[in-house]
Amino acid sequence: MADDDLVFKALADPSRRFLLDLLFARDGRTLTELESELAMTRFGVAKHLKVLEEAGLVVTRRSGREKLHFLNPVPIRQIHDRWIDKYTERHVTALLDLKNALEEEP
Amino acid sequence: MADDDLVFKALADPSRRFLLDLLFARDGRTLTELESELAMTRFGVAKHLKVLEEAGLVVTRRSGREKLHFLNPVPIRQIHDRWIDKYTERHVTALLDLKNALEEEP
DNA sequence: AAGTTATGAGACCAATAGGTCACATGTCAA
DNA sequence: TTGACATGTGACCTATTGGTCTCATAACTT
Repeated sequence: MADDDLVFKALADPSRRFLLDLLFARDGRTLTELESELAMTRFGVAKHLKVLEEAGLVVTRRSGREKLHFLNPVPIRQIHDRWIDKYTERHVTALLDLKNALEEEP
Repeated sequence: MADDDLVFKALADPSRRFLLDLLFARDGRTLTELESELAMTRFGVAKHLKVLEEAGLVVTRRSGREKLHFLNPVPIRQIHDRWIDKYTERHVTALLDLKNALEEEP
């Protein structure tokens, strides 16, 4: 399977995106720790983490019998750069900054 | 279906990503024009464009019997901002700029 | 060494998605 | 107004995917 296909397929599932959210909030967690946050069996979570790892969205490091999971932002940035050039980026960020400002302070 | 789910599901298919690539290169094309670039029937392409439009990745404008398609970068930027904070963004862009420079000039 | 803890591999089933086709509507041009 | 052009709808089949379970390996603790 193509490299980018693995990334987009991995992002297509809400449980996997939630796992990325958890790792974005705090890195270096184990499977058991992440499992406790999902309404799913350990096997399901392990399967999702494997998909994320094979896509390069999550990188891991073993520490004894534990496996620590870290978020890798590179593939996300590459998605961005594929369809947003430097010129458009200025407009879009300005637009979204304005939107966020309006939503926070009505 | 949740808003972000529509976006990620839409991006999960390679044909739809190719359609976004085509629109990124040149906006405002019709279904018939896009169809000629894909090895697929018109119905397949129309279905994909509908998915992209419902996700907000493509916006359309009617002109007589034709329907013109445009790329909308906002959802893409929102994916970026979900998992890359301002601090990390500096590191990742620097890294990818370096990578691109090395690949272009060996 | 023995028990407990952390993770891994593969079979299996139900639900979903990609692609094609038959059929249909609306628009332009002569 | 008649024919060609551009797009839309819903049924249908097949392949893929999410989730659970059984079985199994490896590492820490006492």
